[in-house]
Amino acid sequence: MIDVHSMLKMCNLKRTPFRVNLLELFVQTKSSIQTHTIRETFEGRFNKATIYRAIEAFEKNGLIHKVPDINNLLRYALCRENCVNGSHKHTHSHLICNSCRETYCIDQITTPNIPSAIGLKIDYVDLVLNGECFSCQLN
Amino acid sequence: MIDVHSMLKMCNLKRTPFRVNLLELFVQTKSSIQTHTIRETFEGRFNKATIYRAIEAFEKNGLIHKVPDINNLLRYALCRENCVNGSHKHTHSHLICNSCRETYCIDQITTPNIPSAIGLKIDYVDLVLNGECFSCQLN
DNA sequence: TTTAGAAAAACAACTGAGTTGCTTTATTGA
DNA sequence: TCAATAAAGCAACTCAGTTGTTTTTCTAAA
Repeated sequence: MIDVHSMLKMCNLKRTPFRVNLLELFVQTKSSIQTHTIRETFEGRFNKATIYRAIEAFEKNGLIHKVPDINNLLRYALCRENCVNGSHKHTHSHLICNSCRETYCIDQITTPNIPSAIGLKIDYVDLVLNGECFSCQLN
Repeated sequence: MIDVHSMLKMCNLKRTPFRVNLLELFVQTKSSIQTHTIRETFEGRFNKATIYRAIEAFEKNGLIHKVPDINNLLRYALCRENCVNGSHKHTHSHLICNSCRETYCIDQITTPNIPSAIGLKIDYVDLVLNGECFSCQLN
């Protein structure tokens, strides 16, 4: 696992205490994170404009990506090995659990390729599975 | 196809001009609708609190259901024959145009089958393409 | 057809997520 | 060490969506 300092350096982002902490939070979190949670974690110590701008910078540099959220709040997850670098396309899909309302990345299911013949300019594709997560199935 | 008057009556919702129009909009729209679009259609003629409360009433009565939206805006679709308990099975995908914010059905792309081997309980699948529509590409 | 009760519409004020412009501070590479 | 610049702080703002209250409209029963 690459360390957060190298990740920031690779993106030409400065190694500030806040950005190191924020990136570590993403690395440690297996599923996705709502902006709400990020603000709970850091607000008070850091300004919300700082928080949103850091998230924006991480996304722009391909460190994290947006994840759909049924409660229409911003939600992000770390880009891991299965995120294709460069083109910043995500080939995995997301499960929204209708019990716990969490969103999980499902690596086993890849999003379909959109044939360029259709002629649409596609920025990204989301395959959203609505169902029940493993943990909630057990309860 | 059941008419909107009967649909409202079945739910014990009053047949007001606005609610008839709103439900007709959902019936006529093949894919999902952003709240933004609903407001564009009706605001000026109807108050936004009225709009949001009607949407809420429709959802509560199982006429429509929320659809995830990567742009963290509320989005709904009509519950049709293949909707079980408010869930909606899509056999086609949607394009969300990030220029004009419209949603289009893309019939050429079918949603992939989710292998049951993965062991997830999936209610329905949404394939959401985020990009630019044909019309906006020309401008 | 009339009318009372209830549902829905209108209005206004509010909440809170996210944005923006600008100034100050901290990081980094030379 | 220091200049360039990225990032943090601050404050004011936008706008989607909510809420409380009053007024209007629908409907079902007399």
